Amino acid sequence: MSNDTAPEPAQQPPGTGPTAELPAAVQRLWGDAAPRRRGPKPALSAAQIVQAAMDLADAEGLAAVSMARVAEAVGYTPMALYRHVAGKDELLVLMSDAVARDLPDIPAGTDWRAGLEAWTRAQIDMGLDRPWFLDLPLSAVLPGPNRLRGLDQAFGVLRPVDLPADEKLAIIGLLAQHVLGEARVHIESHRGAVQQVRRAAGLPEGTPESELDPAAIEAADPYSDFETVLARYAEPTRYPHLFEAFSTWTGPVEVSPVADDITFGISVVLDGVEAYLRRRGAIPDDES
Amino acid sequence: MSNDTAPEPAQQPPGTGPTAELPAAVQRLWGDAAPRRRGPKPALSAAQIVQAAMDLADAEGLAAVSMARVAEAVGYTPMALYRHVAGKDELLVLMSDAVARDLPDIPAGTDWRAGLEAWTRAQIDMGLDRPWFLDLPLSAVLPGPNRLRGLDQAFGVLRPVDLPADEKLAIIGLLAQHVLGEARVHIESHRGAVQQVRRAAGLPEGTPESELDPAAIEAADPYSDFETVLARYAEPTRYPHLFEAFSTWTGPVEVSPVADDITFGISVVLDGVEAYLRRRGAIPDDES
DNA sequence: CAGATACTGTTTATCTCCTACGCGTTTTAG
DNA sequence: CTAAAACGCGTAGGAGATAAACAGTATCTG
Repeated sequence: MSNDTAPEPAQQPPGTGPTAELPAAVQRLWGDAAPRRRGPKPALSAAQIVQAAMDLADAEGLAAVSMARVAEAVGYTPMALYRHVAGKDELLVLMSDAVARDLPDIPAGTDWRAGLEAWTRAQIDMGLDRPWFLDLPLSAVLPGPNRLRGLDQAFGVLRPVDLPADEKLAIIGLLAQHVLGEARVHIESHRGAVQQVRRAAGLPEGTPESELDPAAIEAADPYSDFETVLARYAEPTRYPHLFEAFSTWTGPVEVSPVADDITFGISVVLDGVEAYLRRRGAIPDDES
Repeated sequence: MSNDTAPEPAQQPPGTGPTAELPAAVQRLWGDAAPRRRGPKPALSAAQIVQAAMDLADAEGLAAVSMARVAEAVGYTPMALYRHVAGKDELLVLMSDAVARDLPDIPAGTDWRAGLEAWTRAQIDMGLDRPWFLDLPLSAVLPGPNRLRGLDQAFGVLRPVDLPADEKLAIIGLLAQHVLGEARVHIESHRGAVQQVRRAAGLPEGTPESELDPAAIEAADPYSDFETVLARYAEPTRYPHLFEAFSTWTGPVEVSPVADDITFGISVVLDGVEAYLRRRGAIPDDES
């Protein structure tokens, strides 16, 4: 790796050994860049671009985030963005880390289980606040400064638990994964409900959610398609257990031990974690 | 396939009864179509198109599935596909259901826990066999005949468990969600490893995995980027717990209670489910 | 201080997608 | 036999990402 023809932002500080190993996006994430020397002062900045992209995504969804529209939003030509961001993929990576900027703190000294629950909820809320985050490919989620804060919090919560780091990491990884999936499913179901209301109201596909009746969305039956399919197409002989189970089904029960999917999921997973911790002797046996 | 050639879009005149409620893609999924009447015999069929699309995705990933390339694969022009499939979105829906075609059966009479574990593994393997499935948007996963089979299996496993259908559904939903996320994470990590090996071997970005050394991929450290970031960028004051936890970290432990992420995840979640079932009195207390 | 140089945003152009629309052809119901 | 319906295709438009070459500007070097 010598300084040959590299018209690219391959900003290698002198004598760069290990820097090259990391994906460029991660370096950008940590603001690792050569100090500027010559040339006009940049009028545009990566931060500005990321902000505009996030505003766009908040307002119109991830699909609305195109280089052209982001450029328009910041008032430059599309190609100007490429001076500050390697490409669209990198922009998505930056957005993905920025989402985790405003994670709420978890009070020190919180009990491990309450702490993990708070952490879990915070992560889910993050996703529900910014649904477009859930549409990002997993490859866009890299260890940036903000995401690492989330990880640090989790380790903070598990501090009193007596377990080696790799086991804690496995637990946190499981929770992180769970949280992402739960939020994805929840949002998808929400989108389905919105669609349903739109169809019922005879409104066109693109109608923004803001013009719909929130109560109607809330009331939409998430199992409607499922039930219709079961009734209209599915043959009992091919799906015997399904029919047996639903022979008495009357829609989701109002007063159910399963409060809502998110709460249910968290409690089940944390029960599993608790069982693991007990088995490993990582927490006192008498804990409630 | 008791159904004869089922080609056309459901030609529902405006005042249609219940059929109109369902998304068109679901109807296509179940082969609900008007019987053919006049016109040339179709040379092409939806099944053919879906098969070609799946072969393409298997070989080159979801990104390679474009209408043009699928058309090329079946030997027709791009626009010919639109006679059999409403658009690309619908094609993805059809693919998503087709993936679940070859689910292995779960022997009747299997213990609930062993059964759920088998079910869970089968679902994960499905994803790992066809990673492109994990790249599909959730909106492409609709209740088709094959997917419903998976659901039926799950209810079959839970048959001996004494619980109302809605609670069973919550459990299955949780597992389904977990399974999807686990497979996604696993594949993403695999892709990262492949990338790492490619970079190490100095091969270009597009090099297919088949040309790489499987052993090297297996040996790649999934935490490499993470460790590098921690060492190079992260300040201990900002991530105190992380640094504390990893002060003694020496990479993932070989012999760990955490066998591998997938096994660990399944066992923790099933422990949680077991706790729930116990609490609800749905299984005998003495069960191991 | 005068290039030389590196860096900025822009212009232009290419390549790839998805798909609306309309044509000619083939089949079969009436 | 005839006309409606269904099939596959050609054209073309719009949107998207981004490579390449360009012109202006700030800074460094001699």
